[in-house]
Amino acid sequence: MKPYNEVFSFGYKSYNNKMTEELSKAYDPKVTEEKIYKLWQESGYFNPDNFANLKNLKLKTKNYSIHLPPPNVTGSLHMGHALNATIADILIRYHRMKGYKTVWFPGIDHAGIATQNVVEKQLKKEGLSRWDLGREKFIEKVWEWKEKYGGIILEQLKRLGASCDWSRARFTMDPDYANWVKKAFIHYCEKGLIYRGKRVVSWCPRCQTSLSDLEIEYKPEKAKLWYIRYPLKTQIKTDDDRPRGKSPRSPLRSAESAFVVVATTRPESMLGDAAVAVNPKDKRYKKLIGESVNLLLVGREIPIIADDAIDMNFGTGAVKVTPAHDLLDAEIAERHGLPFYQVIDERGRMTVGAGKDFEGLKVLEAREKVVAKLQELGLIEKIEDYQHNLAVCYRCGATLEPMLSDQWFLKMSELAEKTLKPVKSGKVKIIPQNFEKILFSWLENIKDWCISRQIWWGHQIPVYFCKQAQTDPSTSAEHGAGHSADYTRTDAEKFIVATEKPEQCPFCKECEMEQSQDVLDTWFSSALWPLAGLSEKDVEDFYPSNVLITARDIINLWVARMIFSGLEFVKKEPFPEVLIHATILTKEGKRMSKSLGTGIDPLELIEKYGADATRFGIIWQAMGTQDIHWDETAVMAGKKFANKLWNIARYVRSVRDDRDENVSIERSDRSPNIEHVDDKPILEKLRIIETEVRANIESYELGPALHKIYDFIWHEFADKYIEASKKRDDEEVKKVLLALLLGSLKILHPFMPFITEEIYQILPTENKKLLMIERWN
RNA sequence: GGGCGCAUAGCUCAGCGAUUAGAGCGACCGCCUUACACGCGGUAGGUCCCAGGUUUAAAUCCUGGUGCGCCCACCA
Repeated sequence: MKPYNEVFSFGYKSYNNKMTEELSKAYDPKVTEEKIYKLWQESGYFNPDNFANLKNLKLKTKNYSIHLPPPNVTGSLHMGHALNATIADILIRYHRMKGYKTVWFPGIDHAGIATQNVVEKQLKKEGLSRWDLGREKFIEKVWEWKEKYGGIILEQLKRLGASCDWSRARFTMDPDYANWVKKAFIHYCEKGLIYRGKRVVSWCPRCQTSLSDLEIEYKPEKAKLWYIRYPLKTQIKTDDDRPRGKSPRSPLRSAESAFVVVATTRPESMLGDAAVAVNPKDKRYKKLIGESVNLLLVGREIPIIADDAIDMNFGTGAVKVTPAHDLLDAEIAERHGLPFYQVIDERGRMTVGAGKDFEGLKVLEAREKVVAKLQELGLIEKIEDYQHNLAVCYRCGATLEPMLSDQWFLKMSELAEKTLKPVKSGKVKIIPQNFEKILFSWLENIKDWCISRQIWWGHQIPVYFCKQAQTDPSTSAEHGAGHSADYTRTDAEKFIVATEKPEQCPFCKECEMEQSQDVLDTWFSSALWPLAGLSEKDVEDFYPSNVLITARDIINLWVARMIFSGLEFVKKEPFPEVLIHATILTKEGKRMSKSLGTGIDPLELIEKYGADATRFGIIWQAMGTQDIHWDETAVMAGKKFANKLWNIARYVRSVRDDRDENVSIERSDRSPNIEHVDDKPILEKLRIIETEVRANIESYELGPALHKIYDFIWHEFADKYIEASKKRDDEEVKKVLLALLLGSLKILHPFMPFITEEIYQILPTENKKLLMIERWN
């Protein structure tokens, strides 16, 4: 930290000389922005601790803080970030100017799957896979990548003018942060909320890992619905007996003629069928419940069972049950004690369990072959076109396979209730309120959270296995013939949970214990963001933060989980308010997408129009929480406005080339000894605008606030007052012009920080600091 | 199948119970007026989606309809 005088001499003296310089007619953001950001950074005032020794600047006892939603380490700035950061920066700058001890905490998320994918892609160019390198080497590579390319986005945020306290930047893989993650895991274990189990989870065959329910995306797909005949065991017909020509019209008649017909979109999965299920109320099938059908392709006999989950009105009303490869079927199987036949492996290929004919085939190849075989056997009754939603990986877009595997789960019912309570009572306010429903509907139908991932980049689960007893089962997916799913296994006797690897194995007393190969879901660590890795002092001073600003697509993924994490570990909600901002869409109302080329790059806007203009354009359009159909002309308007302000300043300076000790920004809204009829109303108007803008900012109405400031500066101050002032030649008008300009700079600064700071530095006023820390009383 | 939101000038949006419905951008006409042509002055442009209703009064509140967008859901 620099002493008071030194800091200001930097800003003041250099600009002092400028008093005599000609200012260019047009405002040029390129000359200003880099210089001003440097000025701010060198002052050290993004960090409020540097105010401590500062004369003439007392801080309020109140603190104000915001946590930047940590962008992915792989990320680069897009419009969503720009909107989020601009909103946050306005709030931060406003509160800093109000004299609060203000901190905006920045940082980056290690983004497990996303980052691993990026590095794997890079390796692939060299013809390597992560398996070629091995875990340790691969993780080294990821760190290398991180040092080289990671976190570019934070540099990009600086170009926007973000006044984050960079000295407090964190990374979710920092050692301190990692300790928090371990502590959290162990905490939940001790509370009995974490368990390991063999369950059917959504599996990405490309990323080679499990995913949680929130990491699944759905995309519409034109598919086929195959109607497949399952021959009844008791009356298997020979080829000659099978119906020809006219097919039976109704499922009932099919059944009577020795088949049960089942509709499916995934014929290949029938190799893992354990039953055919019908609704117990379905009259068509009542007689058949308890009978068996033959799975000819695998030579297995499976029962016909009754279950309420079956919709009588869909398809034929009879459903094939594939416990190991379908979430609903797994539940049915559990209820009926059916075996789980794993026929697809982690890479999306058929296992030995699928039979010799199919082993090793990719899912889609197996599908073709199964259909062909069924056709040969005359077991396909019909094929219909069918539109449905395909589950895909939210990171890589690959088709997901529900898969039976060993995973770690966090029990959610208690935590969900814990989260709901403060939101329902208003202790945590979601703004706008209707987004509460997103939270409620998820939490009220909550499932346990699968927190283990089979990738390498992330927080390795702090669990140690006895090598003698067994190897980590999570790495050895079981193939082959059916086995019962074990929903009750605890494995408590074979592993321990600990922050460090124990010296001696408590079980066999001789083996080197082995840490679990799994890592934690990235969102498990993100959930700790408002407190993990903070110093004790910062937790004391800045927890809870004042508002969380975020987009609506991570309300459940992130916000909900932060709420219960905060309650678990600090017994306090992490923030009283959650501001859900708009989503920026294309002008046509479509989602901005890099791959489709429909995205707008904020850096290009900054390059073209300047950072202030970009911020202006974004906030100008952010009138409510309504989604924004992006309109670049708003940024152009911002550029024009910056230029207008610049020229107002040039004009005022040309009138006021002297320096006046009696005019300072803190007095700009007062009007002592005003005599001229033109002066009182405009000063009064400025005061009103300031009051309104303050109210707007405090209720997050930033768009309306900016419109008001714009209107005042351009149409009241410039168009009316300055024009009228040209006819005057008294001393008062000079004072008022300067006062109006200072007042304008002050209220505009949070929105357009660069140009306002630049102008402030070249104005003839005494006792000048940085506008950034001037008081907004 | 549930839930949420939106429909106002050519475009993107304000206005959300009351004087001639506004802004930015665009269009048109005039101006290089000694701060700004990234400017100044002026003009045109609107059955405020449709149909009912409440009210002294509706773009604004209510009901229904139409059209768009988004989110959630295990219908094979």
